[in-house]
Amino acid sequence: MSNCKTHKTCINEALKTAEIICNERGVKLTKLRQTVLKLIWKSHNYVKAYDLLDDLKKIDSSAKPPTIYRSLDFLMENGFIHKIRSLNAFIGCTHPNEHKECYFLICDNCQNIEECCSEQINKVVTSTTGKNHFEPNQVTLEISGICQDCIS
Amino acid sequence: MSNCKTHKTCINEALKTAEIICNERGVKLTKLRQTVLKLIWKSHNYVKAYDLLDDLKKIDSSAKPPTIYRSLDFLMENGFIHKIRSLNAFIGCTHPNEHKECYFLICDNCQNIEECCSEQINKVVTSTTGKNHFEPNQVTLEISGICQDCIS
DNA sequence: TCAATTATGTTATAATATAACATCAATTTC
DNA sequence: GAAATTGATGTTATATTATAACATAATTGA
Ligand SMILES: [Zn+2]
Ligand SMILES: [Zn+2]
Ligand SMILES: [Zn+2]
Ligand SMILES: [Zn+2]
Repeated sequence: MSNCKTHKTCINEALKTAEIICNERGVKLTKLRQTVLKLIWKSHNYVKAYDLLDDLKKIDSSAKPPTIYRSLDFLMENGFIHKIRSLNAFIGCTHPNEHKECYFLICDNCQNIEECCSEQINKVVTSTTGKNHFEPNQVTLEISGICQDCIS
Repeated sequence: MSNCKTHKTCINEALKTAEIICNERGVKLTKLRQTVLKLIWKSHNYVKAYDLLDDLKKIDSSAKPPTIYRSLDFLMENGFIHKIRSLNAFIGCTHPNEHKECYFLICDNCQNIEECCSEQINKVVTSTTGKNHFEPNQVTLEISGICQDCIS
């Protein structure tokens, strides 16, 4: 669970970081993409594409599914957000700069998602895929269960 | 990649195992569920729900989406098949009796999926979730990349 | 036997995602 | 700076994946 005091800071950080990374990479964080990223970061929770679309429509009533999916694709490609496959949902990346193989702890009770990194998990994945002579590209690790706050 | 000689044996094994487990648990592997499991096992590859539905329609033309999804739900609940979340697809479990937290190696090139188990991965997942005071329930670990046969 | 439970049938629709083509804007090339 | 190229967005339509809701049938079990 996130205990941010002024969540506006989280949003601004996310946008600023994305801006910097985009500049480095020579890709464009257009107005639309900024808006979508901002909407995703409206909370620390995951969001569903069509809820996002509804939000976007409040700003630009002409928005349509491709509008949102294209922005989501861009933001994913650049590591600013992640897709949670077990929920068909999207969430802002908490550390786009140093993100490697991360995993997600998804609470079945409060729906909170924690993005974690573990050098250990990285190593084990690498070593076990190595044993299988498999060259990993993308690792999806999602663990659902009950989070700290919901265990009582 | 699977190198079965007589794939009919794989299918029969899967059905027999499911039968035994169902008897143990007092749940019913009905004719329909058997048929769906058989269709899933028509190959060692993953199958998409609607492709499965098309196959089923050849046998029972009145089959509809709920027909297939209910059977899929049953087969998943009982661990006879797995859902591959990154592909929205389904695949037969190669070891429903001893299946624990397994992971899937998905080849981006030949589409083959290998179901693997690793005591090591289990341990790491347990230990890292433990550090987060998170009680895991379901672990989804899917690794896409290039398999042994496709690395050249 | 009849009530409860479980499985299947059936219709409709919800939810998620992409294809295809048009237009517009920014960048590069000449 | 006009023309060409590329990248982004607009727009329409449709594909794909999945479930809700209610009806009927089959099974169980008291
Ligand atoms: Zn915050
Ligand atoms: Zn991340
Ligand atoms: Zn086989
Ligand atoms: Zn399995």
